[in-house]
Order: sequence, then C-alpha cells, then structure tokens
Amino acid sequence: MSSAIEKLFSKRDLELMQSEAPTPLYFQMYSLLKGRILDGSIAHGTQMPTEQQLAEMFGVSRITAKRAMDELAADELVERRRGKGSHVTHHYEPEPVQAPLVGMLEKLASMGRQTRIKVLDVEKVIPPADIRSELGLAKGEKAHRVIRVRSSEEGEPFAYYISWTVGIKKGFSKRELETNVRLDTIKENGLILSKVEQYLGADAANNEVARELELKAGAPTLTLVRHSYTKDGKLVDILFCQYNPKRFQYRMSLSMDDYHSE
Amino acid sequence: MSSAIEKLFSKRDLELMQSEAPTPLYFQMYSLLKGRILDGSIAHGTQMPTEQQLAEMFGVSRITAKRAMDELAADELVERRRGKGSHVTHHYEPEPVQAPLVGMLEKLASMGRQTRIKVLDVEKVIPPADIRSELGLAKGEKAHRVIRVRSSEEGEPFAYYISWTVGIKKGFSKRELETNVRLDTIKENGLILSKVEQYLGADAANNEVARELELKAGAPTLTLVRHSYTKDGKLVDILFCQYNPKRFQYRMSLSMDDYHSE
DNA sequence: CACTATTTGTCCGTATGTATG
DNA sequence: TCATACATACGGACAAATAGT
Repeated sequence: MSSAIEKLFSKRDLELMQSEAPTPLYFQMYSLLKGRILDGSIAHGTQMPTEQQLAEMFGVSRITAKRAMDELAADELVERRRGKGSHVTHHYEPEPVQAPLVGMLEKLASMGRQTRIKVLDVEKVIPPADIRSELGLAKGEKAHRVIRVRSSEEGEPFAYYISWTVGIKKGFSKRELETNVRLDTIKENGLILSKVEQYLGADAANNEVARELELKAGAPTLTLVRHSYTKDGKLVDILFCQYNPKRFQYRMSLSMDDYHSE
Repeated sequence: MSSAIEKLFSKRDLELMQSEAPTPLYFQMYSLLKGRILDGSIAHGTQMPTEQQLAEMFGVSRITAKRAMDELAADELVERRRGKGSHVTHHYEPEPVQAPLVGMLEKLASMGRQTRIKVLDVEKVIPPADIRSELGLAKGEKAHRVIRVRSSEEGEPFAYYISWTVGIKKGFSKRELETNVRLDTIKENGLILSKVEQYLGADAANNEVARELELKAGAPTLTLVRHSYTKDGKLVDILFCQYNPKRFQYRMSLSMDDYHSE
C-alpha cells in the first residue's frame, strides 16, 4: 500500500534495461528514476517504492536497488529515512517557454551580430565514406572539418554545425571562425561559389549534439544539409546543421500559388 | 609507417570518452572505433593502429586497447593477425537511399496527381484552447477539423495533416478532400486568402502519427505549421503537418547573399 | 509501555568484471 | 600471461529508526 506508483514503469522500460552497452545496472536504474523525477512523472513529496519493491520490479538484488536510490539521494532528488522510506524532494517546475521562440525568429534577419559562435573543433581529418565520395576524395585523403555551436545573445545554444570543406589552401583558424562567416573565408581562398542547395529535414540528436543544444539524447532536431558548389559544378563544402526546435524554426512566406507545399 | 590513420581521432573524441556514465573504457573505445568503421571513415583493408598506439592515443593501458580491438574482431569488423596487425574486414556500403528521397522531391511540383490522400476524419469540433484563441473563437464554438495522410504512388505514407478552418459555410466533404486541394475548397467558399506564413520545425511523433507514417513513437518528424490569412488579416486556417524525414525533405535553392542562413 | 511490521543502514562472504603495470 | 586492485552484483543476516496496534 505504501507507494502510489505501481504503474509507473512499462514493460518497455524494463526491457530497455538489458541494453547492449555494459552500463552498470544500478546506473541504468538511477538514470531511469532520475528522468521520471526531473520530468515531473513522479511529483514532489511522492513516496518512492521501497528497495525491496524496486528490486522485484527490476529483477535485481536489493543492494543494486539501494545503490540506485543512494545516487538519487546524493543528487538531492530524494530524501531517505529509516523506517519511513524515500520521498521525492525535487520540485518540478514546468518551463514557461514558447515566448522566447518567437523572439528568436524575429532576430534571424540580422543573425550575424546577434548571436555568438563557439568553435568546438577545427581540424583536418579523414571524413566518413559518404562525405568522402560526395567530395570526390581519394581513400586516405583528409578534409577540413569544423564543428561549431551557435547561441543566442542570452547564451542559449540553438544550432550545432559540422562542415566539411575541400580545395582550400589556407585552412580555417579558430579566431577567424568565431568572428567571420565561414563561406567568406572560403571565398578568400579563391573559390567562387555559385550554386547552393539546402535540404531541411529532421533527425534525432545524438549524445554530443544533445549536450551542446541542451536537449535530451534522441530528441527531435530540425536539420539542414547544405551543398555548396563552385561555378564548374564541383562540390566543395558540405554543411550539416542541427537546430533545437524549441529555440529555432524556419519561417517562410509563400505566394498563393505555392500551396502545393502541403 | 604502419597505419595511415593518425589523424582519425581529434582531441575532442578523446575528451568525450570520460563521459558522465560509468561505461567501461574498453566499451567506449570499441563504440568509437566501431562507428568509424561502420560509417566508412576507416575503409576496408586499412590497418588499424597497434594496441600500443591506441593505448597511447586514448591514454589507457594496452590491455584495455586490446579488449576494444578484440570486441571489434568478435563483430568480424576487423581481422587480427600476430605480427601483421589488425585490418578492417568490414565492407562499407553506402545505403541506397537518398535516391527515393530526391525522387520524392522532384514530384513535389505536381504533387496533386502523383500522391494519394487518405482522409482519416472530417468533423466540426471544439478546438483545443490554443487553437481556439488563435482563431478568435468563443468558448464553445466549433471549427472544421480535417485529419489526412498523404502517401506516395508506391503507397508509402509520408505526411500527416491536421487542419483547423473557420469562416466557411459549406464545410468539407470526404470525397472532395480526397481529390481536390483543400485551399481550393476554401476559396470556393468565398474566402480570399492573401498572406500565408509557414514555420518549419521538428517534433517527435506521437503514437497516432507514428502509426500513420510508419515510424516509431517518439521518432523525429519534420513539422510544418501554416497560418493562412484573408485580405483583412483574419486568420482563417491553421495547418499542422508532420513528415516522415526519410521520405520527405524540403529542398531550397538560395542565392549567394543569403548565407546568413547558417 | 511493549510488541510488531516496515524500511533503511550496515556488514559479511563470494563471484565476476574492469583496469593497471 | 600473471598478480593486483577496485567496482559491480548477488544473497543473506542483523541493527536501527519509524509508525501503528
């Protein structure tokens, strides 16, 4: 009768625990419970299942269940008391969002000045095979890879970029990339870009992207892939963007004959 | 020297290894290497770094590096030979996608004929509070809601639509919606649309959408929200679209002055 | 005031996995 | 390959705090 959260974990949750990665059981349990507390599924003040119950639910020993709970207590998400049980101390507050989103959209017109670029990595490395073949590189050949994150004035990151460039001599410098537009640097290398094609889609954020964009791993992101060609039709630059859709959306105004876009 | 992949791992990769989760080092190494082999960064036949080199690169013991390589060998991604070193046996094959994707894009111009619409629901119902306030409706007032799915000629569903419409007298009929463009029907009701605004973003598929678009629940979808206004600035139609990003993407061609779009 | 059931805290021994030199 | 150290996970046993009868 103790805790009111018998139906909190689906079979899926439990199945997901025996994952392919050899992550410790206690940590998987801890992560699952932590997520439920942080997203408000288990409200403040709620009594958690006992160690015994958790052990049975997850099919582990009490020691393991206890370890998971101890980690939660160390995070100050729950409070544990002998004879009383463990209770959620964390206060869930729904985010009062949606407003900053429109604000972001309006800033887009003059993006350059009103956002900040953080350069995570600038290196010449061997690209994945699909990139390599698109750029027409030989097997061991390297390309300039730049990884960046763009944030709003308020310091909220909303875009994650990976670009691959070939055919430039000078290469990029970190300082340059932080202040200038990357395609300008390409032009200064003597490349004249003519055609640009962009594809908008959606993809899940991997761990790296999720961390940089303040999302959960696997969260939907708006994606943009841009191919830049020189006059003679040679592809010299590929840009992959992933956007936090809470903070950035594309706005388009269409003429009335274009409504086949549905 | 031995292996031609000195520049395969950036400092960033190595820093990312000490992640927050207590995942074993050998497994993090194994995952990283596996990813590079599967995405073709390390091509078939390439010699991998020696255990000693890997150990130094990643700052771990040789045993740990060996364990990572052994896991790769167990997956039959590399072959290990005493005195020869480890060589990649996996053949990278680029997925034969992208073709149907571009094919889909080309069909867009004359979408009406080359795709099929399934009408799931046509009803006049009370809208959710946010929709209601956007459309300027009183509390109990209803709006025309239409739910549809669009599929390719081959029967692959790629778009899920929910639309809310006010100010029309005739209403929609199922047969009409299956053959005609919805906005045409609105026009026949005497409404003259002038301004249209669209927002592209990303969102997770709920159960309903996932089922219709043949995705898993929670999978990323490309989303489009369209607001249609009459000449006097009144919002009369809201359309929510969700697209399966494997089967549909937006293509844009930009002029070269627009590259602030990064 | 016992007496009891519940629940967490602590300790034991053992086995296995991870990581080092 | 070996010896070593530490973390993980198990089952079991008992102690200590809490709450109700």
